[in-house]
Amino acid sequence: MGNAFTRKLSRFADFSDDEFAALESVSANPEHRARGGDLIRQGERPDAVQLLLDGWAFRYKVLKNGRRQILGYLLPGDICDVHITLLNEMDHSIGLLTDAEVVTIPAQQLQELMERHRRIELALWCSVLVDEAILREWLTNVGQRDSFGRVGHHLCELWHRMNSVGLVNENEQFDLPLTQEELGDSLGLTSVHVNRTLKRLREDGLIELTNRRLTVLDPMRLAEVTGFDSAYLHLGHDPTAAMLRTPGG
Amino acid sequence: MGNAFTRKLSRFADFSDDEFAALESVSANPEHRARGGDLIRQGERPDAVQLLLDGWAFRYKVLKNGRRQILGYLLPGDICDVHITLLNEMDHSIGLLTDAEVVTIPAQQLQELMERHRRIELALWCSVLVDEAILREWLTNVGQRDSFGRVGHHLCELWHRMNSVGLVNENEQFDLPLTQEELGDSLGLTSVHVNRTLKRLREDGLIELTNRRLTVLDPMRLAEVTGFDSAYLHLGHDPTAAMLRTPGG
DNA sequence: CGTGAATTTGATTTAGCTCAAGCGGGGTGG
DNA sequence: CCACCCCGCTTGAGCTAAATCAAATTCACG
Repeated sequence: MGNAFTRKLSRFADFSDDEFAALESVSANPEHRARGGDLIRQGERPDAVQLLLDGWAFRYKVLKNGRRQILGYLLPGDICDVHITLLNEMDHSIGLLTDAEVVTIPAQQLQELMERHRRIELALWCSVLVDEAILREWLTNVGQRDSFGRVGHHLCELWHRMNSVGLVNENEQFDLPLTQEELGDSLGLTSVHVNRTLKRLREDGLIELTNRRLTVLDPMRLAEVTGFDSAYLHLGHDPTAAMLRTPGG
Repeated sequence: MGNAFTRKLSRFADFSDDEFAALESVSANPEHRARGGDLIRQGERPDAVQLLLDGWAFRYKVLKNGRRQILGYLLPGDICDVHITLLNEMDHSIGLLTDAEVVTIPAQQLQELMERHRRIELALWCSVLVDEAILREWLTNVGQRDSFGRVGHHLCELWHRMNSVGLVNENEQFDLPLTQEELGDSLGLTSVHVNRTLKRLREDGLIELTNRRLTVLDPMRLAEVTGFDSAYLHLGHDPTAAMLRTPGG
């Protein structure tokens, strides 16, 4: 039932049938986009929002010296910058890591959706707050952990995020469409050092990683050894309920 | 006219007299708080929000290994986590860098304020989005710049933020109540290395820093040499206007 | 003045970077 | 169908920016 978008937002709110229908209708008819392209670029001021129904995307900045920092991943169901109209322009770009299914929603239409359904608006804001929490953890990761903890913690986060949307199988495996170069640009490490660090994680029996497929052999131990605590992902509760006086549908 | 809070929010919206009055009334009667204390701690779920009218505060996380990452600064007029009720609990703490004047606003009251005045709600959301943009830049800074660019960029950001609230004087000076230890914890560097890097910045004639007072001798050149571009601070425009159909007051 | 915290400087170590070369596998074109 | 080629992965050798450890100096404050 539903698509990745409605599933993702359902984490934050208990929607009525009416609201579900509205969400479904706004996310119908995705278009196919090829990997490598950008959904939006730094400096642009778009009048539409992009919704990722399938595939992976990533936020990034490129510095004058050519270096690139990856700022976060968008997984299926994620929406990019609902609130772009509140700021003057994009301060980063969003690129596609894989082929993807994308819906383009005019800002106006999204605006109306949020005005009509406050619960949807709050759920969208929740996802912004969670993104920000993840960003804080990334900063902590890059600022304070050595390469071993940093890579391990990162994989742990991805395992949890993928797990929360049902994309981890019973063998703790999931598709990880990231090159070691991209992992490095997410973590402030070179691809060479990411490679050596992954080797250590493999040798320690914590992960397997071949062919863009990751197995977290022992999620508990990996979390333990990297100091991972999933609290910051704010999974699993319905926060909008308390903020709405109207009895929910 | 107004306090630091109304001035800060005015950056994001052109408020009516009515809205101004509401903002003033909610931010009356600050309490004095001593430096070193926490406004809120990781794991807590408060039912009130803290508004900083004077002084500096900082968001931070402490890891199991004892290391600390500073995640951002709150300057006068900043509010901490208006939307804490949307998530289940604080994933970080907020401490005071200086003695401060703080107003405690019950979540309920803030909730009503936002429901009554959509323009205020949008302005508060704007400040969340700007915080997130700053966080992205911090991650980029820590992930991709060497210590010289990192410290310089950081000081450049602070100069701009302080300047935007009128706290930089005609000699490009402002109070910077951060120890080198705290700068280090913001930047993922040790205090020793921050010290050596500040020395280089001084020798290059870019800054003076004594007694917690910073002079940016040549803001343009400092920005040039550190690759600083203030776009991400999203200063100086009125984004809420376009989103409100109702003719503003 | 005296005391503790913050800054400064020096000596040494090291984690991660750079440069460079080899390898593997999957897709393409002859 | 096979050869080739490109891209990503892997490994090695050496280098360097920043960390660590330690001591001296300055500063703020009582």
